[in-house]
Amino acid sequence: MATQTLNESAAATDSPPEGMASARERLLACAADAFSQRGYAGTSVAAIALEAEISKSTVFHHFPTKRALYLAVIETAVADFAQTLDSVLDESGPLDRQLGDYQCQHIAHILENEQVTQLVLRELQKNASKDSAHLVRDVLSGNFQRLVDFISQAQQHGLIRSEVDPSVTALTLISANVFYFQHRKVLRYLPNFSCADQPKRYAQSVSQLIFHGLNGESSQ
Amino acid sequence: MATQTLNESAAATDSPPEGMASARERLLACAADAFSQRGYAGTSVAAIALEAEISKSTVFHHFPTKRALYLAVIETAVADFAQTLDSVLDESGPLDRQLGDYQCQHIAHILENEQVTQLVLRELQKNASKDSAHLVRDVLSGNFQRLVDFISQAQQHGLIRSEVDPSVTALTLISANVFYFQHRKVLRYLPNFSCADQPKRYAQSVSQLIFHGLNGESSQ
DNA sequence: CTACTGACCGACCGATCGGTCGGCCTGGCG
DNA sequence: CGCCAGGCCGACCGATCGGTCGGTCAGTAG
Repeated sequence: MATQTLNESAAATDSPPEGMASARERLLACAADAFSQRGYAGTSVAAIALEAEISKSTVFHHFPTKRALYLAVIETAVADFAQTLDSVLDESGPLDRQLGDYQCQHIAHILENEQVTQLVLRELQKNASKDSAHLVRDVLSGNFQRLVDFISQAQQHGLIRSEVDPSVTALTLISANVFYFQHRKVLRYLPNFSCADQPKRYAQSVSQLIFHGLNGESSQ
Repeated sequence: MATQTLNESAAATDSPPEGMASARERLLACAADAFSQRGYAGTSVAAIALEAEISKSTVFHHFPTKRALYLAVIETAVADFAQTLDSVLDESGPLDRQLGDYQCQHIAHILENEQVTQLVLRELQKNASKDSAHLVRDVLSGNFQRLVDFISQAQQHGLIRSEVDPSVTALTLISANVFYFQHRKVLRYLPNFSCADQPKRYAQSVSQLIFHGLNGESSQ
């Protein structure tokens, strides 16, 4: 019988039953939660340990430093991030429909993985160290390139004006979703903004705006 | 003669000559710099005092707590922010030209006041407290509303398709610039993105994209 | 001169930080 | 059984945190 708060009631089963993952897994999950909410400097190892229901020492048993724990969290997060968001651009259909679907899937994915997204964005905003350079070059640029390629091909097929820059278009689409994610909690304070709590409607509006433009001559 | 590092060489002039503002002004400036670069939790009062060339005690002579200093910095920053960025939408001219000018001015203003911008964005991203609600409602919503009104009027004059949502359009424009600002240091790592170091060219591209859209039927 | 004010300072405080250390406990292996 | 490896722990460390305290000093009014 340990003298700790741990393993009291529902023990005696196998190591990771459910609801009670291994200490390391709980540690990583709680660290992701804490770092994404309060940032690196604003999160203490003791607080993470408390939330994960392990001792602070156990944290340093699994990871040599706080920084290493943070990097492990980032790595896990990014790995999850890279897996998803595929196969949307593969389906066929009208171009505007495809763009709208992509934008909706993107915002949905971001909102469903808000911890991960918050973490990645936070890391990207810091003075670009080797870590964030690696993050962009090796992970995010892949997703970005897929979108750019999709737009470029549509352009080569004559479906899109030749003047538009595919990379600018891709970045504008992504920007809209990221901005929405980052400020969704204060967007409702903006007057005359109707999509504050309707991400998919917002994503649809943005994609239609970018597809058709403001100019009234074409599809009007 | 004090025993400190202060007032050594170029003293004996009037209180705030130049290059050597009052202690309070230096404090606010250095705090803005530190907070914007390393965040609230990542910045110590001692570090700010060191940079401002005053003692840590003097910081608490001017402000009761670290939090009060932070809020004072935010307030100053926001006051500066609210003053600028006017008069761009007042000039007449072709609509696309006006939008392009606005977008260029906006990104230029953001980049010229990067400390302020960083601080405001950081404050907005935190769990919306009363402070950020006030920030949005009383300050930022004004600038936002001006842009929305401008687009709405152009729409009523038939210059813009009736389907587009002015608030979504405004937000998309702003998103693009904010995203560019936030990630400008890692944008160069994206393949095939040519505007990484050319903010005005990026702003022009975005405004043209949003004005003309992707659809090739109109101005092609 | 004295008396007072306010900007400013060094020294110090308790709390908390990231990290270390030595030991407890359990399961597997001989 | 004895033994050991390793997950896990409480106690502790020096450093640093935000903040306090008593005091120095220049300026100024009387």
